[in-house]
Amino acid sequence: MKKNLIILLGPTAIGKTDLSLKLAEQINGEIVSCDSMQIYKYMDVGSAKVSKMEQTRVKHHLIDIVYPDEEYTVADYKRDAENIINSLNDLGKVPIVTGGTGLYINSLVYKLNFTTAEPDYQLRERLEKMAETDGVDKVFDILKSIDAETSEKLHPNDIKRVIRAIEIYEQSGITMGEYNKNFRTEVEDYNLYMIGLNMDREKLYERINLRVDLMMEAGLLEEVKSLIEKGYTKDLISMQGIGYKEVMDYFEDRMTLEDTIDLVKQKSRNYAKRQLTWFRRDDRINWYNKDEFSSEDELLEKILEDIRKNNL
RNA sequence: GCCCAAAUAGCUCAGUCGGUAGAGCAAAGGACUGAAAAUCCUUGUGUCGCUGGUUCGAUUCCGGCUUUGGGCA
Repeated sequence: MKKNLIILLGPTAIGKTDLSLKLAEQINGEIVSCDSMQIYKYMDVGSAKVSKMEQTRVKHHLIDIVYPDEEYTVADYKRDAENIINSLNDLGKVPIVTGGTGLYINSLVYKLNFTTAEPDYQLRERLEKMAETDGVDKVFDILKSIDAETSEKLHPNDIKRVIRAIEIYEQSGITMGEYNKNFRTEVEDYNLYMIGLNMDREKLYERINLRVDLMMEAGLLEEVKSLIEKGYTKDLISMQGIGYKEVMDYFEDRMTLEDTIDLVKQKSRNYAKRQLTWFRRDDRINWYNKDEFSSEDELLEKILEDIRKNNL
């Protein structure tokens, strides 16, 4: 028998958290977070993490699982999330994967293979240095010589992917094309229902701007300050999160507070747009436009009805 | 009230020795397999303030008006 899996996705600030709590309470579910920033401890305000209070209403997974200086990759996420999805099904609970990190979602709903080519940070550093001193074309030429097919799909400036393609070949002896041959093969293990939330772009942007203001009130500056005091530095992956790197620049006197806030808003809007571009590709997603519902409860009712139709 | 300067894309500005215009940023669209809130690609956006004049032709030259900024009173 197939396992049940609900995925609730959408751009940042659309209201996934609120809906996920109500949905979980209605269908005996637990929430599996799908967010590359909420995995970090101490990063609560800037990542818009569910509060401790909300977590007592519904059990949450994959939140606060690593320290900000620890490595955590998609491969880790796939492994951890699948374990949780399986055990929830065994307990008769419905896993509700909730979040906006597209790559993490894809790791669950497409047959992605993360078994053979581990990251090689020394290689990455060496190639990054080469790109800096000799130019990106130099690195791109290496890729061309070992994997011409992949090089045609990548732009020389997309240095992270160019380096990763070289890394895959160095680690596994196979090319990225071969490695990714199941790129868009859909998984069949689940009785799957994908919920996508959307709304008028202008309104979404207003919500994003408002949320950034609320984050400031909730103490984003203090949160970043305490991260700095704990010794976490700007070069960490966790500190590349929107809101964190900008506030760190502010503390280094590179920007006024007003400009910092505006920039955080803008980066968040840009992010929301990228998320929508990503999600548009998956035609399994059932889209719900929040503008078409007069209340959150009406939206919830409709979703519950659709879920029942799909035998979940 | 007088004198000077400015007015061009959503914003900041460049430019046309007279042939209806372009940069950066913003925005929109796209890509995405072990950093993904990361990284990268593509593309426009115009009554050139309004109004007369000169001219084959004015956003460009001349006059008037309006608004904004600065100076003098």
